[in-house]
Amino acid sequence: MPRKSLPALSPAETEILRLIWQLGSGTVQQVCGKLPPKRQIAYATVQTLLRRLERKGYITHETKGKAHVFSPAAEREEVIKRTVGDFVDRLFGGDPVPLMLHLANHSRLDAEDIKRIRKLIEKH
Amino acid sequence: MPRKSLPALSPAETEILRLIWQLGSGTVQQVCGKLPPKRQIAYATVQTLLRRLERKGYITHETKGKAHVFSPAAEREEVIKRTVGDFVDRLFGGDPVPLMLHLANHSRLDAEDIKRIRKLIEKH
DNA sequence: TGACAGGTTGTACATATGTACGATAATGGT
DNA sequence: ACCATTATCGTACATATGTACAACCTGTCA
Repeated sequence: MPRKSLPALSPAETEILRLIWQLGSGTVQQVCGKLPPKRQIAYATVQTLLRRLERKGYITHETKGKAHVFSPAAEREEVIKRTVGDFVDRLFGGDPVPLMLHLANHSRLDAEDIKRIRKLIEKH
Repeated sequence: MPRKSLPALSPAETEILRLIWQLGSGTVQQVCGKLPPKRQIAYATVQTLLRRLERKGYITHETKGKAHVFSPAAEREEVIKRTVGDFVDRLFGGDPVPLMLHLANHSRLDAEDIKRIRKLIEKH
């Protein structure tokens, strides 16, 4: 059950949560392994972030051997929605269109991407 | 001249900066007036945020009468690009496509929006 | 020219955030 | 049963952030 509105995510927490989503579930080690090369932070730091994410209710863990295996505890879609919504509010006053335009304008999209986006847009 | 990479924006600062962009330039009063109804914060708080934005180099002020009039001091497009880029990195590992899809999927877009977005997409 | 309305400045302060060390505990191999 | 390996836990700590009060200026109007 995704209880109503979890505490806000900090940027660093957001990144770690993304990695957990990507892994499906994983240990501190594994999360460290997924860190972008540009962003190398200490094992202990990742651990702290995971601890905080758990306290905030975004993930849980079970003990497997001597390590903790963390996994999502909140609906990803919901979290994304809230996070993106918040971002759009702050930077664009709640209007998603400028963001769409910005992305369409600055991103390299391949044919496949364009097809999918167009499909979604057509549905409107 | 947009000097290289200004200090990161906090969420609250981002919002205030957006209002300055929107106003073109304005006093603390005017910024307060533009605050979303949902987000009423004290005059003094807005003032502090403006002060911080100025120290960080995002805005400047000139004195007009007894009040300060703040205006942008950094290229908006640049700031947006960096901010969005950062956000996409954190939440989507740098891939803008999922964000596009999310937006296309969850936003109410009118015919005009769709036309513009499609146009930009076609250019790819 | 003096008081008032409205500004700015200095300062404060609780909490969040980013980052990580050191101590301690559990596992698995020998 | 012991030890090396590898985790976790407790804790720390500088800085950022969100929020705002109180004191002090400054045009302006009577």
